[in-house]
Amino acid sequence: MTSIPKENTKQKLIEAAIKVFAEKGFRDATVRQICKLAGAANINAVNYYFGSKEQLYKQILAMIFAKYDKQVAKDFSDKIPEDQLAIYISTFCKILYQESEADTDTTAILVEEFTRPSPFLEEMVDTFNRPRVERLLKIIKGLLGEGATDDMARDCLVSVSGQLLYYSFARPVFARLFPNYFTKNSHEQWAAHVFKFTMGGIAAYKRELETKGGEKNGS
Amino acid sequence: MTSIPKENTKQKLIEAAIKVFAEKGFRDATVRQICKLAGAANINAVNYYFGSKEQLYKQILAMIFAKYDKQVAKDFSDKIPEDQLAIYISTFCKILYQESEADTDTTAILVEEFTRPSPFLEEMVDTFNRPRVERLLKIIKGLLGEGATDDMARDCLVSVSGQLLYYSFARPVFARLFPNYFTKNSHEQWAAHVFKFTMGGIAAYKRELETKGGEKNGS
DNA sequence: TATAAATTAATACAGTCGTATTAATTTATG
DNA sequence: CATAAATTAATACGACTGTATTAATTTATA
Repeated sequence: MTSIPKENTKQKLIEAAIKVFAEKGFRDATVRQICKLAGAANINAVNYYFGSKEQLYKQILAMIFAKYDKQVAKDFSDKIPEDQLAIYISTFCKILYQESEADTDTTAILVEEFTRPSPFLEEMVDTFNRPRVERLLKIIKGLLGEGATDDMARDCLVSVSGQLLYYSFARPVFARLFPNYFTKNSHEQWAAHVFKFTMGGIAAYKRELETKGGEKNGS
Repeated sequence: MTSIPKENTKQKLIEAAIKVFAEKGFRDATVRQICKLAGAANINAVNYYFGSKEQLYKQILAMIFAKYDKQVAKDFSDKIPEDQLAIYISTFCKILYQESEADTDTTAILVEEFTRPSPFLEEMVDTFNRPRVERLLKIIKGLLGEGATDDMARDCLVSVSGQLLYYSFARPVFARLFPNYFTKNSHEQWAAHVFKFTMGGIAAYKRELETKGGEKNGS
């Protein structure tokens, strides 16, 4: 009847592989599972279209990075630091927790890479994490104001990242502890909390810096 | 010469298994690796002493839970909430980040369970995580004071847990982003930061509660 | 010391894995 | 339509897995 798009099975294989890799991890995912989930495709399909299981995985990783980069690429350096932080957090939460199935799967793949990295970790960190970290670091330094040390800013950065990523990492535990935590769109609520909590944490440092500055003058 | 302790090989097998499970995860760890690392033990050693690879893993999980429970069992309900939080955080950081090799390995095994759980997850959460969560929740409620909602306390709890566990989860990424972050004993420094940051976050909520309360009276 | 039990060793087995190979079939192209 | 290319299908292969089996050896016990 209607002519099926040319790269149909290849696309189906990618989609199936994302699901299987997300559920089982790279090592436990089998090409047989992937091919089966992709439809009528044969066992040989992965090797035919991608050369090997590993090359398929690499390609998917690259796709995920590209997708995330695109979503976080927006420039907002004209805003004041406080707004920059709010945007950073809400964007991150939206990506991680808007609970579309595709996003959940790709996040799971990233989490797998974070906790039990493949040989691509170094490249991934340098091209994917580090730019984001540098940007967030700059924002936090701006919020801390004068007198803030690098260690201080880095500690606060870890606090922010930890809050943002915790649910992604501990999803199974979390799901049992707090069922239905993330219903639809409540990622905005979570982003609001992280922002408020973080601003409070940074404020604690600012208060300390001001006190210390006063003490230094006074003594 | 000297008689070797009776359960020597069994103990060696457990120690080796912890290392291998920590490095590879349950599924990718092989009994051959474990036996080899344990010394002269034969391939059959795991099945001889533990029945199966899975039973060995279960036994190790139980050991880890027992160890952690023992370390966090101290009662401090007589202290004021602020001190309780400080103790909770510092104890947790000490366990997770004092960087003894044994602790690093057992933590890695727990992280594996958190992110890609085995069938023991439910039991693990109920006996291991939930009591701790309940305790921390009570502390946070005490700190938030009157007017605090359950959602509020739960959000703050997630912020605390996220900060505490982030490094454990993303250790490989972290290690590349910030090499030598945790040198010896600096877990105390990290605990101090988490405490300060968290108190700041909670203070932000308290300020809001007070404002809201005022508004309510004023309107 | 003689005998039984515990442990270690060596090997085998069925299952699954990623991948390669070859043939059948569909699709594109002149 | 005829021919070439692309794709799908079916099967095979070597490597690795957890586990079982059987024999050799050490240790404990009477």
